[in-house]
Amino acid sequence: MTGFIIQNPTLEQCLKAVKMGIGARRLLIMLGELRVDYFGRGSSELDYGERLLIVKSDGSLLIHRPTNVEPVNWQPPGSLYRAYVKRGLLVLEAYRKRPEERVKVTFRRVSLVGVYHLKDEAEFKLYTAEEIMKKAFIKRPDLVEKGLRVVLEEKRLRAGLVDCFCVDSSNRPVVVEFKKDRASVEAVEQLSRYVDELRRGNPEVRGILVAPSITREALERARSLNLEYRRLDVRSCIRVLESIGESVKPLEYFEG
Amino acid sequence: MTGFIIQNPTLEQCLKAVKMGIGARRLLIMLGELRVDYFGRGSSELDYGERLLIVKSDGSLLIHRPTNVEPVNWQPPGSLYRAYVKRGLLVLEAYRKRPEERVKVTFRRVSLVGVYHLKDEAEFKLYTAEEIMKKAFIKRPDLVEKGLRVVLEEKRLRAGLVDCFCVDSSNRPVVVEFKKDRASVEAVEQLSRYVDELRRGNPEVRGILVAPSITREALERARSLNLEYRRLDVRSCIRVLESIGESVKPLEYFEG
DNA sequence: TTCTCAATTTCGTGG
DNA sequence: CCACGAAGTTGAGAA
Repeated sequence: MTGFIIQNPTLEQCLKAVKMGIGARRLLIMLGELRVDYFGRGSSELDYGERLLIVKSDGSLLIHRPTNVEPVNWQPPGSLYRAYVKRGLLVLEAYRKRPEERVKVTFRRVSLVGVYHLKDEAEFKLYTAEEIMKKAFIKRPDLVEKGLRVVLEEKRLRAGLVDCFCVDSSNRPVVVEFKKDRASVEAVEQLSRYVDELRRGNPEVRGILVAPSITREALERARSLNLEYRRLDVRSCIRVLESIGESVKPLEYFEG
Repeated sequence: MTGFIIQNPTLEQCLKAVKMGIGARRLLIMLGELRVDYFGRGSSELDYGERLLIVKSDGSLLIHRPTNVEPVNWQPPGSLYRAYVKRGLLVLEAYRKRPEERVKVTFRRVSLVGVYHLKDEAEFKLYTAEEIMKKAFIKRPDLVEKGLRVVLEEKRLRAGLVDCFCVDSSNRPVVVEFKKDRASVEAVEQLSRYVDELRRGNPEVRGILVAPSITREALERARSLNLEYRRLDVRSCIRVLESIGESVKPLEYFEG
């Protein structure tokens, strides 16, 4: 990792570092007192305050306040930049075309500016909860219902992509939809759209919503739409997969 | 803004700064070569690479790679921390209960550690595209249909919050729902839930989905549910509001 | 490019 | 604390 950092830089030092850092596609970090104006898909305004600004090597812009995971303002990769000094203020503009959007950052004071070149080639591996549930269900359909048989691991309908298409012990088609969290009315509606489409061809089609829990409203709506609910949580699925020797998480995790 | 920064710190300096920074609810910034393991709602693994780590004063954790707006790993506000040195490696663990989640960061090298106290009291003001559309519609309902009259700017139903409740020139009730982007099947379903609820009391109730465009499937579903669609885009709304002297964006914006 | 859906979504608001 | 819906959602994958 190569780079440099300047504490309490002059405006000129700062402007130079910013232009160099962004131009050379480095990571730019700035701490200072700044305001932000945004206009594009929406429109926002944020008066002066002390914040952290980051420009990444792909042109992403992030402005972080002292709290929250989400940046208060941002600009996606590929944004174009313009930096200048005007009336004693350092201005950084990030521009994006399609959709047309602009973020303008005005610094009243800069406490820190840093430019670094990061090397990061590692591959990010993620297992989502729904993947885990589905994987376990495919191995052991009886987790949801005895006699169930998986026909298709996914099925594309006009209404969307069905999680699992099965038949039950009486040969009735069954659409299975997984939710890792408590199932909401939205989830029931989604399953309903799939089942509706298939019931036009065969009114016998069943729909099962599989989730660790379900809201009262969602259960009511499911009943009125003749859909079913089965309880299943991610933790049980992990146990099942581990018991049959399937890896579901990075090994050697939290040994300490 | 008060704080300090250490370049190429020793492990001990680093550990001390980390504990102090997080303990005192400051902003902690670290640049170094690190790996990340996560387990909770999902599960992820990321081998060593050069990245930026941030812990905010509310306990949020962010780990950023050199590209993308989104952090590769994170932990929400209120997380609890544990830091220690083990076999020459600096480890930082962020823990969250409910849902139970852990992020473990292992540093092989630290190039920079900084601790700062930021003061940021400003209020963030955001105008969303839907707000702009609704505002324009309330001023000029004929943007959607001649003779329409707004009765309630919002109306709470069991099914949710209706954008606008109106009556048409024949005194039929009309539910209006705005979407800033191309309207999807989801949007139609949402409007359908509102209208269904009201049609139980009065089968004459109309539902109009207002959006810049609509998908083929959504339009079909709207027709089959006896709902209507009217084209309206945000840009026209902004023009309308500006023409009647309503502010829709921060003033003095991008004067240069 | 456009569309469709998932996300460790996050975030706010109302009950 | 739970439920629900919006977001400048972002991001990936398929048509």
